Amino acid sequence: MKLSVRGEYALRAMQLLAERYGGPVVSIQTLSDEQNIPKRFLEQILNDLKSSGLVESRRGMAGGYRLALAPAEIPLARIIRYIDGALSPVSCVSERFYEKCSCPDETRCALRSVMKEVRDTVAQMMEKTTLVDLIARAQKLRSVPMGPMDFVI
Amino acid sequence: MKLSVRGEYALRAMQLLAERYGGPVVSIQTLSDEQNIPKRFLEQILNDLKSSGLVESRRGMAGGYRLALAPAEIPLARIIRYIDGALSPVSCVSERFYEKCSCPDETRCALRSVMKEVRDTVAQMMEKTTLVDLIARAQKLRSVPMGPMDFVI
DNA sequence: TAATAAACGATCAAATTGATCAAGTATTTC
DNA sequence: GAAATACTTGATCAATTTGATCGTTTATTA
Repeated sequence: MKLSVRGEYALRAMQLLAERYGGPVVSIQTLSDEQNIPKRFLEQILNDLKSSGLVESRRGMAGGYRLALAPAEIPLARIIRYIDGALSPVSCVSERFYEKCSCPDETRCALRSVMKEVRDTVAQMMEKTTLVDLIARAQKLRSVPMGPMDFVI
Repeated sequence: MKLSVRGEYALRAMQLLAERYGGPVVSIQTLSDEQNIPKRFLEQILNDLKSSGLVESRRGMAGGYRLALAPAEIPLARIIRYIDGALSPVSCVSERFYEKCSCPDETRCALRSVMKEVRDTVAQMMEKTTLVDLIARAQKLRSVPMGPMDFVI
């Protein structure tokens, strides 16, 4: 039921790019440093994200990456689907990555019907959460943890 | 976000064992045939399930496996957790399989907070669905597809 | 009692995928 | 043209999935 490490890194990189949206491009080095992601691996992932049209890059000195779309237009589902594939726990309930299951009768598989509900729920959550929502959450998290005690000492 | 093949097979085998609950033990051969699961692989999986206390076995001729607990007492979550591990999309939000994430500040990670909600939702669904529910669903699925036309020639 | 069907246990192997590293090439800015 | 950076390709290492072999143990049945 887990995201691949690749997918997790992609989400974290995109989250950072979303925070810097509007500013200058962010280098792999910076992304790698700030998010603790192995640089070489991140390189590949960003390349994939570029092919998907979610980010664009600039070469040479002061080069780097930035979002190709506004954060509000990028739901988490889109990133995950591109990097990791299906959101479904089993591929026989996937809408976009459907594969026939080896079970005897898919149409009457009880397990399948449960998994379909899980898929739909997860897909809906990932679809409605965009990078903008992440930014908003991050802001809240920055203020809340210490609470009103922020100003003590 | 997918279950491993191992986990999927485990669920399907358990589903069949639940349907036969109360009857005689079911052999690996039967399970393998009826559910289209590679026999050798299934052998390993059933072994794991046995160590977990979810199934028990009987040796010798007419030997096989059966549930060690009533179907109502076995939620899908328990099977998945034992075979596949965490239900969470990322391990830094897992309750039972927690692992520290490589991100700079877990407590203020927006992605984490989203993933936590996904985890909680999925966990709740898998926790409340037991093998009895699968049986009930299977019954519905057996009757519904054809509908009231069942008796037409 | 002997034959048989099954679980159990231990490996090995091959194919695939996932995660990572290494090294060189191309492009832009200074 | 030097330096910093993205880009490309290929190598490596580990885990997963599946298949194969071989033997041991247990219980039924003829």
